[in-house]
Amino acid sequence: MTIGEVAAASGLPAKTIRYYEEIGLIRPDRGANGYRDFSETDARKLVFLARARSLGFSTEDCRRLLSLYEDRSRASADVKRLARGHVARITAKIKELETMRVALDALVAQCHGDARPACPILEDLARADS
Amino acid sequence: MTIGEVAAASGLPAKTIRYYEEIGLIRPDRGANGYRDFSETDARKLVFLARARSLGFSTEDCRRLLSLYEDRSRASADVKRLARGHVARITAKIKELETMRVALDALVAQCHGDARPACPILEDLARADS
DNA sequence: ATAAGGGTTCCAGTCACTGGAAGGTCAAGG
DNA sequence: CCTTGACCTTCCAGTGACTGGAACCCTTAT
Repeated sequence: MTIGEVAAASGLPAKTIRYYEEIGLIRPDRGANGYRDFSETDARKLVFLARARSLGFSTEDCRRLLSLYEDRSRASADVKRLARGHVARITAKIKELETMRVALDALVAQCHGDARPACPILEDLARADS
Repeated sequence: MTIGEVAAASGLPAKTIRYYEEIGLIRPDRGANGYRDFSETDARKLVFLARARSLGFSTEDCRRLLSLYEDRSRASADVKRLARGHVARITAKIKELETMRVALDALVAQCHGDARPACPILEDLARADS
C-alpha cells in the first residue's frame, strides 16, 4: 500500500505517518522507486496509533502500547498500569481546567459587558492575591 | 527593581519574564550596567500576566488584555467577549478530555490487569471502528 | 584576589505535528 | 512522445510557552 492508501485507511494524514516513521513507531518497506510500501501489519499499527492518539496517549505511551500489542507474552497488568497513569493525567488536567472555568465564569458573570470601562475581570487580573 | 525582585514579587521565573520582554508584553528600562530596571508599572503588569496565564489565557490574549487594562476608555464588553471566548475554549477542551476519560475508564474497568496477555484495552485500540 | 550570587545573551530542546518548497514517479490522454 | 495532474520524496521552518544550559559580565564581601 502507498502512503495515501494507508492514510485513507487509518484516517491519519500522510505527513503524520511520515513523522511516525521518523520517530520509529513504524518501519514500512520501500519500493524500487523509493516510495514507502506499507504492509497489512503497518496498516494495523497505524489504526492502532490513530486510536491511541485520539484517546490522548502520548507518542511515547503509544510506543510502549505498540510493543505490548506486539508482545504475545505481555501481562495485561502492564497495559492497565499505563492506561491508569494516563487517566490520572487526564483527570488532573480536567480538574485544572475546571478550576479555571469556575473562576472565569464568576468573573464573566460579574462583568456588565457594556461600553463603560469598569471591569471586574481586569480588576481581578490586576490583584496579586487572587 | 531587578529581575530577581520582580520575579519574587510576581511569582514568575526570571526566564519567563525575559521571554515576556522578548515577545513584547513588557518593556523594562535598562540600567547603566545593562541590567533590566523594572518600574512599579512593570511589576503590576507582571502580576497581571501571571494571573491571566494561570487562568489559561494565551499570551496573545494576555497582550490584548493588557492593552485593555491600560486603556482607560475601554469598553468592558470587549474584555467580557475575550473572556467568554476563552471559557468556550476551556469548556470544549474539558469535554474532549471527559470523552477520553469515559472511554478509558470503561476500558480500564474491563481489563483484568493480571499476568495474562488477554487485554480489552489493546483489543479496542486495534479496532478500526472505535 | 577571589568567590558567591546576582545579572546578561544566545542556542537548543520540548511535543506532535503542519506547511511549504523543490523535485522525482506514474498513469492517462492527445 | 509529450504533457498534465496526482501522487510520492526529502528537507527546512514554524507552532506555544517556556526551560535548561553555556559562557560571560557586575557587584559585594572577605
